[in-house]
Amino acid sequence: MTLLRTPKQLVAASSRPMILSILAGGESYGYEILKQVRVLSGGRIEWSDGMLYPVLHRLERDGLIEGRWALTEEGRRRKYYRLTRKGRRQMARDRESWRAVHGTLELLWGKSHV
Amino acid sequence: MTLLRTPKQLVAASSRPMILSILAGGESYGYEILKQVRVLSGGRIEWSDGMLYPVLHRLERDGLIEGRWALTEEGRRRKYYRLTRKGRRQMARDRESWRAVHGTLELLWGKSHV
DNA sequence: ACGAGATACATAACAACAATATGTAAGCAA
DNA sequence: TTGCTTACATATTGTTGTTATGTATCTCGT
Repeated sequence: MTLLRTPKQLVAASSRPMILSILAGGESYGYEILKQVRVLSGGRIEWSDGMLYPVLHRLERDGLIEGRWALTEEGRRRKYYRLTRKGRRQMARDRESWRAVHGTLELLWGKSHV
Repeated sequence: MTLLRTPKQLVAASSRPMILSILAGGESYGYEILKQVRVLSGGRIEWSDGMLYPVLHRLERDGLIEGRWALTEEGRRRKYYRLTRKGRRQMARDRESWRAVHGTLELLWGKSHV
């Protein structure tokens, strides 16, 4: 089975709302977020780590998430992120924007395609 | 009432599927597409012309749409675009990708937000 | 006659951001 | 010791929207 490659632009548009929404469900860290996205999408979305980490840094820089370093028992370092209040507000705005666009697209698809 | 500014990335991700879907309903031209997007979105999406025209040129360059020049009775020139077969296939792929991402987001929003 | 606004298209300069490749480092199993 | 997974990081490159600017015509109000 061939994996549907999510268009680059769509990854860019959905990465922030998706990461914020995942963190709204509790703390997580980069590598785990990659796996969560894969599982939640039923394997249809496959993010690269080279894309994710810069996004996380940007979100932290902008104050939407906060990171803290931790060490696992096996000796691995992890950077756990949690959603800030500002991030929660941004998530709500992103959801509104997303739904405005989605509603418009579904309107078109319902008409032209059945 | 303040207009919700659609995030840049979301505009980038939705412009191609939205333009292709509009043209799937019949020929149109730049200026009219701008108005169609505004109306279809209930005024929530407002595209700039400086964004749209380069996108149309790109879509034509890539063979997804075809343009033809026409002159109205009032003497205005218009470039009408129509969907090509290749464009119709791309629209279907874009729809699949979009729905994969949307389904994942709604899953998250349904859980964390109610 | 004149100005404003809508119609209609185009492009240049700038900034944001993902894809790809590459690097570090540790744990674990064959 | 070879290979895979875990875990994070960044430089280079190309794509693409934003903003500003330019051209040109038509219509309406005064």
